[in-house]
Amino acid sequence: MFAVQRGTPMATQPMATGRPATIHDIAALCGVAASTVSRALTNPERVNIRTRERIQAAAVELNYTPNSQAKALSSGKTGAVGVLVPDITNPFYFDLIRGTQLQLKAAGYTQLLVDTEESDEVEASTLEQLRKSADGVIVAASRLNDEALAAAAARMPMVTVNRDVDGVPAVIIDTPSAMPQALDHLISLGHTSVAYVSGPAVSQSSARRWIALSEAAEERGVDVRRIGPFAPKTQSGAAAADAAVHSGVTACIVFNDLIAIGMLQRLRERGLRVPEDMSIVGCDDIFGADFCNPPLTTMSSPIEQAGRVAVSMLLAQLNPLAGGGNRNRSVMPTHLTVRGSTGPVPST
Amino acid sequence: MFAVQRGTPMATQPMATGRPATIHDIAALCGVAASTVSRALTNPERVNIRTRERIQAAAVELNYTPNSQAKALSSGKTGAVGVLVPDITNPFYFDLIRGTQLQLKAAGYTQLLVDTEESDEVEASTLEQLRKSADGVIVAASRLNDEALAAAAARMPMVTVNRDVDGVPAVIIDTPSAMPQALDHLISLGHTSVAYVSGPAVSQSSARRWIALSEAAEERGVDVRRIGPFAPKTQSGAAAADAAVHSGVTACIVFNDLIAIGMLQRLRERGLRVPEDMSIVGCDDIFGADFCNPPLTTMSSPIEQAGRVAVSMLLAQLNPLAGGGNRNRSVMPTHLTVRGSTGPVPST
DNA sequence: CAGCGATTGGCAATCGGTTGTCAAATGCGT
DNA sequence: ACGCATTTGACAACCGATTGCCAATCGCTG
Repeated sequence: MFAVQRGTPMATQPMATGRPATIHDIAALCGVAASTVSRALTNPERVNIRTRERIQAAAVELNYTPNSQAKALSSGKTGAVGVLVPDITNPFYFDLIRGTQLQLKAAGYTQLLVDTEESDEVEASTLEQLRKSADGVIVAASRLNDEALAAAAARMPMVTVNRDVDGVPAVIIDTPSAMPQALDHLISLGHTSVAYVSGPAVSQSSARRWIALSEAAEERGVDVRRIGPFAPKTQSGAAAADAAVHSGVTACIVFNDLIAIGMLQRLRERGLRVPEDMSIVGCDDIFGADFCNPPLTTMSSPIEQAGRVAVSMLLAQLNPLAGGGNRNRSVMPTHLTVRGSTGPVPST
Repeated sequence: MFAVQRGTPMATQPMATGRPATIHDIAALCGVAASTVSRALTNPERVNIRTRERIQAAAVELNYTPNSQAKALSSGKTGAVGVLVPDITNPFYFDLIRGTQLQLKAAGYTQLLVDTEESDEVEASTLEQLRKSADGVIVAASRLNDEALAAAAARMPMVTVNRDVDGVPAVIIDTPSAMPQALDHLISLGHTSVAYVSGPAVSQSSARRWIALSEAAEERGVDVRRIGPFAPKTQSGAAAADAAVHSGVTACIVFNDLIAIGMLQRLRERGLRVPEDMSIVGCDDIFGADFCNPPLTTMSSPIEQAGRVAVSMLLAQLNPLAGGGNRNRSVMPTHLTVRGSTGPVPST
């Protein structure tokens, strides 16, 4: 009598069966119960090694992949992590997304990417929805107020990026600490009248940058005024540039590179030269900052790394077993990268 | 005796209960069976209007959201769509991703974004995994061969972007058709010796662009040679620029803007002026093409729109009910955008 | 008022796993 | 060789929703 042949050409090249294999198929093939199959695959040491190996071989043979939905239902773990960004077209988040994507995939998680469209309502409802369909979330530049964010974090594992709220683990890209550096750079070029071009009013990042800058300015006795707010888009750069010119400053430190690049374009349109007539310092060092015209002096941030760290911190929350210090706050260093958009103060 | 009070302050501001509400909670609150609740919410006309309204009110009150995992398990539909891109850091895909994200969200679907790292193996295994966890996939610039792609498409609803395989619905960004335009533009500037800087060898887009260009060149009696292949990254631009200079051409049509921008940088480093010494035409019109130095002449593509169309085509597959023509091929028009990187041929 | 049909509610099976519980089988020591 | 302890397989409940099927109810008509 012929036993079921294993390792035949057909078996080594399992054709696309109509329906993906389940543990029941494996169980039938091995003559054991489905639960045994489940155990053998998830808790191998609790099953006889010979049975286990038979089951594992059968799983390979049938090209078995666990159904993540079913797994999620019974185990309560979805194997997915939500990543919320305010604006998916902002290049800043590209790098962040890549960082999270890489690290999540390495850990066997799926990334659920959501663009919250700069809206706190979309953000809140997404968070609520994700509560069931994801094991945790990474929230970049949240537009939620502190209470709402803390409340959401209490309901599901969360790591924020660039948002500091008590009790919520966070990755902070420490651009503020580079502000004095940027200011000193401008001072060393002779500038004494500087503007801070601020970002969205609800952006905590923008607020923190302004505070750091104005403190540094006070210490050094330099005049720094604040203009804005401006939306973090290149299109906003036109208005920002006009406002900066009108304010009479000789240099600007800009909330982010997107606005800064927009300013560069506008200043050029208006026949003003950068840096001869106006120096510009951006923030973030996004894609494009190195090849715009002129190349942008900016605060370089390890954005992709920040994404990776955020994932690590989230995974540490999800699997507390991995011994040791669950940091709940991680500060990423930044530094000034001087390129062509800053120069000596106009001699006029 | 007091009935359960509805509409009390507590009810209008449902506090975060430990566990999200299920249909059973609603059923208990309304004194009906869980299945009735299910029907009332998914198939309202099959339930008494009074009961239905009670149930709907209770659902609102309990802040009920259906558990997507459970829904997926029993209905077989996950409400998720996978989006596969070869390289998430390529700005080209940003726009595509934004397009898919917007359209998917509008249709109530969740986007599963995966970076396949330019690897056919990662792509294949992701596709297999997605078979169970997504209702369909959108595959951009697939690295799979035609058979593998067709086989995968046979197993689950799929739409490709920039990849034409028999039987697989596709959105094609018709950059090739703009190639003659680009060439005529260069010819009108006096160029007679042009190079095509090609992309990855496995890229069908690059191959199609080259074919269109060489045909147009032949018709016009212009010399067009091909150099490359180069990886679609700005870093590759240096080698591409050197190769172009060495080949002695006066103008380049480049596989994509990323490489083109890298070439711009390299040429500048080498002291060559664009467009005075060399004209450059890119493809795609990605973020950055308008503000690099000089601004890049390029073939503008409706990338975000392509993403939206891809989603529409996929949804049409998923819900065939919506009457009418299921196009299985959609061609997006492109056009030449002339900026500063092209100019008259050197007078030498 | 009875009988009929149409409507509506509820039970239970099902999706594909996980996991607690129990019984069977094995191994060990004495 | 016996008894106890331990290992290991099988059964069944459960996660949260969907859905086929049957029963109960309703309203209408004759």
